[in-house]
Amino acid sequence: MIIELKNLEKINIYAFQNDLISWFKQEQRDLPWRKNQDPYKIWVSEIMLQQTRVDTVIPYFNRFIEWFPTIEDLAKAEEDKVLKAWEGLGYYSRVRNLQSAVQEVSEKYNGEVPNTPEEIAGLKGVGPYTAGAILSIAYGIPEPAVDGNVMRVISRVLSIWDDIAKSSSRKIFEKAVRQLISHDDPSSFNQALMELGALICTPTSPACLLCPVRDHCQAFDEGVQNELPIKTKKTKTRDVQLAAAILLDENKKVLIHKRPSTGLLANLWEFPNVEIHHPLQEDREQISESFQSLLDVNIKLERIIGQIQHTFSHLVWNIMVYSGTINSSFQESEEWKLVSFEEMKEFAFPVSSQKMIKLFHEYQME
DNA sequence: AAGTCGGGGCC
DNA sequence: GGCCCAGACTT
Repeated sequence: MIIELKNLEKINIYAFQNDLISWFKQEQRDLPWRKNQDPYKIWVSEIMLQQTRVDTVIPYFNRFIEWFPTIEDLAKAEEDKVLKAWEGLGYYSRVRNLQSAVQEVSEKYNGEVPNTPEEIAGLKGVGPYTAGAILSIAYGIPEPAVDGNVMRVISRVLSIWDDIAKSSSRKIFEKAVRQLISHDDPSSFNQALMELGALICTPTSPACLLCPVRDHCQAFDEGVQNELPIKTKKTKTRDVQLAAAILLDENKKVLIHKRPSTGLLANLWEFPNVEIHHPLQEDREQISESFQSLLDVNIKLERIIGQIQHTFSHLVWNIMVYSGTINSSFQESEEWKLVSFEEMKEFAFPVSSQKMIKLFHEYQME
């Protein structure tokens, strides 16, 4: 906490703000959430952008706003449709929290996104970054919005050597931004820091020769811009073996299952699957029995149609994919349904399931 | 403080 | 293959 305060004194704050904001106004990308300052749209964009690249978000954002143009539209929507709008984007709890928070805004705040740090940070899924982003961008309130870009940029500008992977580090950067932020235009200031991080002050090989704040940058001055930020690597993934089955009844309907409301891929749909704890010891007979214990009608595994590997942040699924049949006397429920391939398009599936659908269609071509 | 939670793009 | 990305939440 001492070092960066000392380095802050080396900065001409007004010149820094001016150089940064002027550059931003010239060079900023034309993004769909920058067309106005609707707090709801800013909010949606910030949730989507968490751990997700701008280019990935753009089409999702446009469709989401088409489907749910206002807070009230999202508040009253079916959760299945909300998840469908998020299908393929990942971190699905983001959108379930968003809908929950939007419902709270509808009921508790008369449909108006609150504009105080305490109220907005109390909303589900709105952490320190998102709170600051909405307050500054939608309401022009000078609050820091410290994301990965901002930590990288500020660590270089102020030559801060704390490990940005540690959760305690964020406070250091928030404190620095509070000193640096423009009170005339907090929105442009915060967005400019992030835009600079995305376009110029990139993780590897930053484009310092094009940087509008190079003259203020202590890392550049010291020649250590490629050493910063300090970020320790995270733990590696673990492997999980699964067997999954695409089971068709006599009417060519497929059995699908809704995942539990908590944990990985919560409330998304999937094909029935079981974990294989001892891959070398379990034969097809045992796997078949494992499937059978999920259901109370006879199923039959016909053959293996392929194998899929799917990587998450913290684990890897290795899935042996079977095709098979199920008796159509099967009793459907809230979490087990028989659907046609056409009807299946209305349900939200994780990408791993979409890979299996593709596999199945390829197998049918043969 | 460390784990959980997705998926894709880039090197 | 590993790293990163406009992070938040749980334990």
